[in-house]
Amino acid sequence: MSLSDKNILVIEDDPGIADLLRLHLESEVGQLGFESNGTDGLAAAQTGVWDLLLLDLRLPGISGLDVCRTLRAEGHTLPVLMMTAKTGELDRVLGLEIGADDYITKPFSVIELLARVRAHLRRADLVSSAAERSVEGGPAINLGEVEIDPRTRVVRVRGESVDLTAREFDLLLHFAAHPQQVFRRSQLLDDVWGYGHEGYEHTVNAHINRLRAKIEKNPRKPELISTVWGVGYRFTPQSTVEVV
Amino acid sequence: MSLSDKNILVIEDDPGIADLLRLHLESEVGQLGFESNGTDGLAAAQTGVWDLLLLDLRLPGISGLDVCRTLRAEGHTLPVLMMTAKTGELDRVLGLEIGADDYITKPFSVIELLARVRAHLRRADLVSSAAERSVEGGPAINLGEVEIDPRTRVVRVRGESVDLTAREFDLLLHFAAHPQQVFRRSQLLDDVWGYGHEGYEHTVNAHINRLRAKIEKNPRKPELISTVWGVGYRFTPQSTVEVV
DNA sequence: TAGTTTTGTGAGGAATTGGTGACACTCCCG
DNA sequence: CGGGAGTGTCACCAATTCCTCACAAAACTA
Repeated sequence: MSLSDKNILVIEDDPGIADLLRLHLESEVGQLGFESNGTDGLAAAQTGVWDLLLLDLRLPGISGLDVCRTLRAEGHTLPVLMMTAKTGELDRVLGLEIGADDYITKPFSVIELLARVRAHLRRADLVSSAAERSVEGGPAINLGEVEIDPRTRVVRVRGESVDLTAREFDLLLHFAAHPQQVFRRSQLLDDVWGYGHEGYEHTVNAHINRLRAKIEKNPRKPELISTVWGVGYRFTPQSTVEVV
Repeated sequence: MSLSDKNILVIEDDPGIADLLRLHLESEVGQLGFESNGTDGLAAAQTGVWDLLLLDLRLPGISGLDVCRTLRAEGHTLPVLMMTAKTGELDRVLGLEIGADDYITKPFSVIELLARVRAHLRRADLVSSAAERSVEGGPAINLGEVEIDPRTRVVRVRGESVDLTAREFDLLLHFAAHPQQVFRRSQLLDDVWGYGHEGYEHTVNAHINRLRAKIEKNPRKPELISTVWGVGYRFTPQSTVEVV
């Protein structure tokens, strides 16, 4: 697994440790965010799209525990790795009970921290790719006008069955598995074409174009797969209700 | 969360530790399986339906590392918690790199072990329940009148969804991430347009203007994004309370 | 292996965006 | 209350981004 496209947020008030983490993570990771207090940290966690949160327990403003608790209460599922100077067993347990996924005490070994970070990111990938695979073998997906049967790889749009090529099908299935979500071209290259696939983002355009030609009512005015200018594409299932 | 319907497999050759685990887990957990060597343990892990694996590193027969490696190679995604008497950092790192999700060294605190077990099971639940409701989109940031979903890039103001361009969205998101904070125009150019972006500060004005036109109730009297004279702009989330 | 389908790449044209300038307006301060 | 700096508004046009189509490369099939 590569960390190069992973976004990690660090909430830590000790500049020394923050620098240490920056030093070791910066080169390996995609985006690396730093916040030094609980209030800004929570906001950053809520607004950004992060793959992992490294969270100090002792923080000015909101405490690490509360940051974690709040995120979980709001339904965020991102992995949280707590760091703390406290060594008491009770603190460790409390952190885990509150919704953190892991706990490491300062002074920690950077190598071990990195290993744990990788372990969590790996698990997230494992789970999401397993979920994708379960969709592949699962029952038919019915999204308004579009009906997809992953087993037979048959797609029907507004009752008509359409022939899709392998790539087109994978692309559509990926969109259908994450409706409304906006994907950047680079993300689609990773998710549909596979990791580290060398190729132009423009390739995605071409396939979107072909897919639209096959499933859109009017390919000039796409409704199912819409363009998000400056970002990427989004799949919006259309209700099958007739507008007469 | 309750552990009562969770199945845990323990692969451990030391009868003392096995008993200790049995003592503490038996009453809390649904099914509890024990194996005392790597070969049988691997077979049990492959055939049974387990929610978590507690795995000793040193085992007769196949080693814990190999058990874990094999399971991962076969596509199993169940969480693996490694236990070992070794204290060397290298062993811990190796265990994690091989595909384990966590690592705890003997002698361990039973309370902490239980907390970590619960943390892993909780995460599994979190992920699966999040997958179910993923159709509605992920967690949105809710700031009074304004609601922002970074994953779908959908913004709703007072219930109405508004179309924002990429820049407008990024600008709003940045404000939402730091409510009440005053930003100078130069800072916004750095943060939203990207560091080292060449351009006039006046550009920020124009965008604020466009953003206001879309999200303010009365763009002539901005309430969400207010001007701080001589300095810059500030975002103030409004309570959604109706003033009738 | 030859033919056929699928996939990737390239170039030109179309569309949207958003930076910029001009000017009106507002706010602060003397 | 008047001057000036700072800010709001608007429209234009260039730059960016995207679409379309055609062709080449690759993969599959018979």
